[in-house]
Amino acid sequence: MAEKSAGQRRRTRSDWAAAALRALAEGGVAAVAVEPVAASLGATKGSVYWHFPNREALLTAALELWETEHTEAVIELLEPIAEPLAKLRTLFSAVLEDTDNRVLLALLASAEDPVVAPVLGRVTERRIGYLATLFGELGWTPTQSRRRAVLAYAAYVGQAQLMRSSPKMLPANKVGRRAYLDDALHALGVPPASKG
Amino acid sequence: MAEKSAGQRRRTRSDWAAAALRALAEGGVAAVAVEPVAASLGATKGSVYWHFPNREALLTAALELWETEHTEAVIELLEPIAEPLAKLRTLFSAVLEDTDNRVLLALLASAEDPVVAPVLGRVTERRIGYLATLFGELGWTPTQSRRRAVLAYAAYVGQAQLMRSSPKMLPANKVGRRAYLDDALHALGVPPASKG
DNA sequence: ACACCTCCGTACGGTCCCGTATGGAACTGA
DNA sequence: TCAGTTCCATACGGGACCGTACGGAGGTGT
Repeated sequence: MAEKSAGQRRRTRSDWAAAALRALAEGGVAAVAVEPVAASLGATKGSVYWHFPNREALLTAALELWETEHTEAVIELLEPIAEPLAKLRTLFSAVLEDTDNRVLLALLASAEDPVVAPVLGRVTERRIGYLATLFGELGWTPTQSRRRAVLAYAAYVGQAQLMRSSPKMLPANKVGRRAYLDDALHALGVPPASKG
Repeated sequence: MAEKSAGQRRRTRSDWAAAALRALAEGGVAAVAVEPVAASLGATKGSVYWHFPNREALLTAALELWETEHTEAVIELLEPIAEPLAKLRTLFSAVLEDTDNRVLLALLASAEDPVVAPVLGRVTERRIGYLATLFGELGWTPTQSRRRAVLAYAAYVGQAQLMRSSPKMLPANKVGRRAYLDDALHALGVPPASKG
């Protein structure tokens, strides 16, 4: 067995960005600290400070990585789906199932951070804009679509928070989640999917 | 002019709890640190450590203060209103106007913190429960009321997040907020208020 | 084999915070 | 007024992290 994370000889900038993103997901922005991240790769600060001028640059690299690979992931997930209605359904069900929100929650927790703020702003804007186009394809006026999109994304974000802080408030089993999802989509003006 | 925050001679435990809560609102859980809070009252650590055994106790005191005075505030705000519909409207409009969410956002940002978690859990549970009763009074079944309450609170929380991270996404003027609020309430199954 | 550049470990000083120890000021009551 | 209690400032040691300095090991080309 070749050594993987430990004992590795040389690391690239991408390795550090990935490690920083991992730390971000697990411990929040504060966990993206030079020494702990270095230790997570079995290295020391000397290595980090060769690839990055300072801690902020390391954090920025992690955020860039997340922003790009995450938008790609969403596109790849929804692109093959034709119906905007099915897209919305898939999108919303992801919140109830997925655990990917870790990074998003970490960023929301540090929304004031000057390094985080612009990234969070761009992602939020992009997502709401995308939701608005979906609602537009469903026949809503631009103004209505916009409002629905903001409301839907607010519910999305709040949902992610509740999953972490008060999971007991949410439906536990699959049937309950399905019913909750149907109800939420219906409330937002999206009729339930025809069974089949 | 009598000295107020500076030059004060003796502080009580309540003074420290209030100062800690202030720090929590302004800088998050991390800002509830012994030395900075002491400095905010023109004192030193020595005083803090006389009233509290450690930092955690100071944070707990701040959270207790918030939990009690905040639930009182909500009760005082909604108690005089008779109609459950008007209560909901008042409740939701508070998010779009108020800036009180600072503490809530700080707590959500540190939801994993073992000191924060139980407080956040209790408050969340209480609020959703209260929302559910309101929806119940509007004629929804218990199951539907529960789902609507969770959805409404998720939207509430997400809304608070958006106000901080992406205020540009939300309606800026009063008219826009009113329209957005109407739309949101309507989506949740609450008909718009009759004008007058 | 040699110099060279890339990458990294170690050591150091600095900041901010926690928590403890201790002496002394400020108030209290008799 | 004076002893006792309450409250607080100062000083100290420890830990986590940042950033810098520097030397040395690892690869690379010739």
